[in-house]
Amino acid sequence: MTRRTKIKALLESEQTDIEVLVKGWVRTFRNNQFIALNDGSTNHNLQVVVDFENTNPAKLKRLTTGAAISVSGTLVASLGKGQKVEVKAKEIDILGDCDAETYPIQPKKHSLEFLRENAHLRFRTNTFGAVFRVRNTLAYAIHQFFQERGFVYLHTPIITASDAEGAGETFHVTNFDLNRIPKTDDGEINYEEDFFGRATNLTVSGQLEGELGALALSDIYTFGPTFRAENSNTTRHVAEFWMIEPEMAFYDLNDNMDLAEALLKYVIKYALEKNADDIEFLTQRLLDEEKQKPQQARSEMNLVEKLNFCLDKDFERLTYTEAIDILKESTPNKKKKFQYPIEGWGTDLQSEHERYLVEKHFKKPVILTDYPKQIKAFYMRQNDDGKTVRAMDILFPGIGEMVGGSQREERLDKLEQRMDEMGISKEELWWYLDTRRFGTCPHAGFGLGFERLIMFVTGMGNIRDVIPFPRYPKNAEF
RNA sequence: UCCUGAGUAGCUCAGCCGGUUAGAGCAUCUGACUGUUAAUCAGAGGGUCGCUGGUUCGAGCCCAGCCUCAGGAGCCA
Repeated sequence: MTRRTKIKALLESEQTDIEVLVKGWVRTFRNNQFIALNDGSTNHNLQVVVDFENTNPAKLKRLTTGAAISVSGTLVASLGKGQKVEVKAKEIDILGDCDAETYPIQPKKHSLEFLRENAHLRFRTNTFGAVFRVRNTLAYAIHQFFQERGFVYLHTPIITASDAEGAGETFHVTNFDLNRIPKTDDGEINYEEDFFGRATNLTVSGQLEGELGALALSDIYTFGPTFRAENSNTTRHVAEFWMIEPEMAFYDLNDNMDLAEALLKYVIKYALEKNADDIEFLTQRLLDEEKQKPQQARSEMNLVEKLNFCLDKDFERLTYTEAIDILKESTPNKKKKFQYPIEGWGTDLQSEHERYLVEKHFKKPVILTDYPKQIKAFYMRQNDDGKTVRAMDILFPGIGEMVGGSQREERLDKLEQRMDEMGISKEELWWYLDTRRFGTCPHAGFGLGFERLIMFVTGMGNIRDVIPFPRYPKNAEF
């Protein structure tokens, strides 16, 4: 009894003329003779050669696209071109039939929109097979990066009572019978009767809890799901996404930037090595897509080149103020090409401005620092100028903000003053303020959007295509 | 949420100025072929034109509302 071998291993096998057992799903069945078999272990298919003259015709009929089969036979050097090895089948078992009339995935090019509606089956396509293998590699690489550096993987809560950060709309978590919500005498919802005895929601960030860990364990990171109830309908937003949030004691903003840049380069390099085939396929896919576009709309670099370029170059670091100066002097601003002209110092940059800086001016990832305090969160460390905070955003071509972070305000008086100014309750965040009361120290951290990272590495243009089952307004299918 | 565009066969799309029986490629089915590479060749079947209402002798096409999708914007990761 031979053990099952995965297709990836067979295609890399040095040996031939050995007995093998393979299992997988039929991609196509050509010429009544050749099965292209895929089991998800690699982007490449294994060719199985059927002795059709000595096989029951009824069984041949069942070798349809999508059917699950088991094949025992001999791995031999291929007689045909296009593959090194193939399996000469001795016996084929149909494990699961697949009705060709009703199976949605056909051996042809499907639109990403169609496959999104069939997200339960899209793993079976070359594109999504590649995307989700890359996703897996990136997740692993992130853990490896932090583990190599002695970071502690910390699980911050999914259900939380704090939304003090103001990082957007939250999903409420409740046990109430929604048809009979308990009210207080003055008609307000009585959360005291709810499961936790107070209003709770799904986390929008693990940062505040992460800081608590860092101020004892030194270096921690979180890697988990995050939820935002924003009514966002874009290629860069989903309601449920995964975020990596490291938090480091005794780091200043420069250390923070160094770490973020090192992390991004590490995981991109890791994926390029580990998933070379998949990224090569995705590169080709994008090239084919670009052939539809006019010459000038095509990108200068292909996907692999873009990733390597990113590894070779230092990210451009500049302050918000410097960025504003560049934008003010820029051709599109002078020619009034920006929908939002650069008025002056103090307002947040629009997408078009970020795109200009990253895609036109510097043509590489850009780290912007020291933003005006009024457009940033309360916990960011205030600079001596009284106007700016030690924030940093890492902007990527085609993606926008990939990382957002800052050095944290460790001085209790400064922090409390800022909370008062911004109307944030010091009573609710008593535990956060305690870290500043007892052994406070400089520290910093950032949040990395995992899906946005995957978008960059795979070249996929829509965030809904890099998470298995995307959640977005009006959609929670599967 | 706002702006723009789209919704026609299983999929991708064409459908003229409102006019007779709504088309193509791929997929599927039937047959042929048998070292193919999204195989090829011949033939066949397949439609609530997103939904509701309106204008008209007549609506896939015009109008209104709604739904869904895509791209862009805002919010952000």
